[in-house]
Amino acid sequence: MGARLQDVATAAGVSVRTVSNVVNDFPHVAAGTRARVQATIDELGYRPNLAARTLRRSRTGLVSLVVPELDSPYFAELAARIVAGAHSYGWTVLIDQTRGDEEHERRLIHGVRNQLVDGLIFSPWSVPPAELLARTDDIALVLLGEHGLEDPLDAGRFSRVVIDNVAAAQEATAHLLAGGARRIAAVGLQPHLHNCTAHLRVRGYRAALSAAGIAPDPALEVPVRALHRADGAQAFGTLLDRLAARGEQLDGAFFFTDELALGGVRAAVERGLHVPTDLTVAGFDDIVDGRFSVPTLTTIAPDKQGIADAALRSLADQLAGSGAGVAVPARHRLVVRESSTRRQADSVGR
Amino acid sequence: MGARLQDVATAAGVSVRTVSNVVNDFPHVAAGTRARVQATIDELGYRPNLAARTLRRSRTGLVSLVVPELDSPYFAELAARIVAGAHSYGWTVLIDQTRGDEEHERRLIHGVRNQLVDGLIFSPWSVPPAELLARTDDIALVLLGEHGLEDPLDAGRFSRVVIDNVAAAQEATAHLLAGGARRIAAVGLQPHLHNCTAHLRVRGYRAALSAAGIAPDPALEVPVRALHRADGAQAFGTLLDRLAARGEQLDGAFFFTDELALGGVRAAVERGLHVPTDLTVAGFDDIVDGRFSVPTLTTIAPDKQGIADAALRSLADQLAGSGAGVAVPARHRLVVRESSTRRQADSVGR
DNA sequence: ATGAAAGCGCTAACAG
DNA sequence: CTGTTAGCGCTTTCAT
Repeated sequence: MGARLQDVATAAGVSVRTVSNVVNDFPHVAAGTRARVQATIDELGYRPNLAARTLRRSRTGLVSLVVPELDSPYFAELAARIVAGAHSYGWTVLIDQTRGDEEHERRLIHGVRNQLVDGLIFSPWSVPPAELLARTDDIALVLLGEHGLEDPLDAGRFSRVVIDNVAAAQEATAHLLAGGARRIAAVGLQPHLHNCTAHLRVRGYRAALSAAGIAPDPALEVPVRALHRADGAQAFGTLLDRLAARGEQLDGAFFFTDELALGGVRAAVERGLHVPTDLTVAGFDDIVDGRFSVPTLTTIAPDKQGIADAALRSLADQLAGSGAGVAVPARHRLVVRESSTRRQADSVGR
Repeated sequence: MGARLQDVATAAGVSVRTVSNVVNDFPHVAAGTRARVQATIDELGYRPNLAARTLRRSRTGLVSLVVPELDSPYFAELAARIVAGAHSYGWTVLIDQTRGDEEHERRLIHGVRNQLVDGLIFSPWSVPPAELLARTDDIALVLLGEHGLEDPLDAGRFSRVVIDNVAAAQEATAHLLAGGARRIAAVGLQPHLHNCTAHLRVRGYRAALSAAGIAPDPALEVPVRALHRADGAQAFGTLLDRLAARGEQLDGAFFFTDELALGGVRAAVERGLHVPTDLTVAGFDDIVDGRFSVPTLTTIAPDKQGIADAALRSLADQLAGSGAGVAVPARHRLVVRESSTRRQADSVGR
C-alpha cells in the first residue's frame, strides 16, 4: 500500500518519533526539521493508517450523529453544523437517520456500532426515557433535547444539551398576545409520543395565556401526526373549518415547528384568511424557509450553533473522562418577522 | 476494556490460535473444543477488536453505499437489500446521500473515506462520466446504472451493474401500444443532467413508437426537474392542459419512474380523466406504492435483489483481486397491472 | 528536540 | 487439529 511512517522517517533522515510528532502537530519540533519532514510526507503521499492509530490510541476518531430525519430543514442544518464543528476535534461524523422508528433508535442506543465510534450524539424521538436509563453500553452519549429527563431523579444521569422549551413557547405566545391576539391556537401536540418536547411547549403556551388572564381552550390545542408542512396544513385547516362551522374564529396561532407553521399559513390562505392581518402566526426552529416565505415567519430561533458546539464539547469532555451527566442549556431568542406584525411592510427577514 | 483473545484462550485452556479459529468460523476445529471456547467467549463477553483485525487484515469490513436520496422508495428498497446482503459478506454498510449534489458526489468518488471503507457502491447522478474516468483513487468501486459508460471506449474501465434501459422502456411503450394506445407521452426527461438514464429511456420509447409505425412527437416528450410525485403531477398536468387547450388528447403515458407516474395519475384524475379508461399508464421501478395505488400501476420491475447481489458480488470480486471492470447485466420484467388494463377489474397487484 | 523500543489485539505462516 | 510466534503501523515512555 502507501508509505508508512518508517518510510517517511528513512527518506527524511529522522526517526519515526519525529515524523509522528510532525503528523500530530506536536509543539516541540524544530522548524527546519518540521519543514523537511512535511515535504517528505507530501512527496511520498503519506497518509496515516487509521487502523493502526485506532489500535494504539483506542479511539476511532468517529462519532455518530443520530437524528430522526435529515430531510427536515432543522435537523439538516443542525447536522451540517455538527459535522463542521466535529472537524476541529478531528472527528469524522457518521450520520444515522431513525425516521423516528423505535426499534431503530433502540438498536443505536444500545450500540450496534460501539466498536466503530467513540461517541454518540443522539436526538431521540420514540424511545422512552426508561430505555435510556437501562442502557448498558458504555459508549459516550450526548442527548439532544429534553426528553422527559427533567425529572430530578434522572438529572445528572446523562449528558445533554437542552433548550428551555417552556420559556420559549411562553415567549412566542406572549408575543402574539402583545400584538393583540386573544384566541390563539397551539398546533403540534403529539400525545402518542414519549418525546416530551411538545408537552413542554404546550405548557409554555398555556402559561402565557394564563399570565394574560385568558383561560386555555382545549379546542384550540391541536395534535399532529408528524411535524411537516403537510401535517400543519391538514391539522390547522381542519381546525379552521371546524371553528368556521361554529361561527368562531382565531386571531393567532403558535405552531411548534416552522414547518407546521408554513403549512398552517398555507391552509389559512386557502381559506381566504390573511396573515398577519386576520391572524398572527409564530413558529419554532428558525428554518431558512421562514426567512423567505410570504409572509416571513416569526419564530423562536434556537441557537443551533450553540447546540452543536455544546454537544461536541460535551462529547469531548466525556471522552476526556470528565463532565458526564451534565445538562448544558442552549439559548434561544424570539425573531419577529412579518407573520406576527400587523403593519406588514416594516419587517423584513434578515 | 473488554476481554482479549488471549484472555479467552487462557480461560478456555487453549491457544489464541484456536480461539481465533472459532471466532472466524474456520472449519478445522474439534466440535468439543469449539463448544468450550464458544462458551468462554459468551461468558467473558468477548468481542473482537475491529482496529486490530483491520490492521492485520488490512480490511475494514466497511463498505459505503452512495445514493442520491434515501427517501425515494426505489433507493430505499435497494439500500435495504444491499445492507441485508452485505451481512453475508461480513460487511457493514455506511450509507451516504448525495442529494444529487455534484460536489458531494465528487468528494465521495475521489475517496474522502478511502481509509475507512474497503469499497464503494455508487449510484451517480450529476457527476459526468469524464470525472469517473479521471478517478485516481484505488478503492474498489461498483457503479449502479448506465451513466454514459456504454461507450465502447470506456467499457471495461469500471465494474458496474446495469439494466437495459432502452429495452425496458421499449417494452413498456410497446405494451401500451399493444393495448391500443396511439398517442403516448413520455414523462421524465432530464436534459440538464449528465446522468443518461433518461436519455436511454427516451430512446427505447421512440424505438417502440417507430416499430409501430408512429412518428415520435417531441411535444409529447416532457422534461421534469426531479423524479418525484410532485414533479410528475406538475409536468404531466401542464402537458394535459396544453393539449386540452389545443383540443388534443392523449391515450397513453410512459413515466420514467413510478413516482412520476403516481403524480401523473393524480394530475390526470384531477382533470377528470380516468386511468386506464381514458389513458393507459406505465411507470418504471416497481416501488411498493404502485402495488397498492388506485389504480395499481403497470411498471418495469428491475430485479432489485439481483442488482444488490450483483453489486456486492462485484465488489467482493474486486477485493479478491479479480473481476474489475466487468459490467453485470441485471434483469427486468414488465409487470402489468390495472393502470394499463382496459378491463379494469381483472388484474390485481400481487 | 530527537532516537530506540515496547506493545495495542489480532491473524496466519510455520510447526508439530 | 492445535500451539507458537512474527508482525500489521502507529503512539508514547524512557532515555539522551
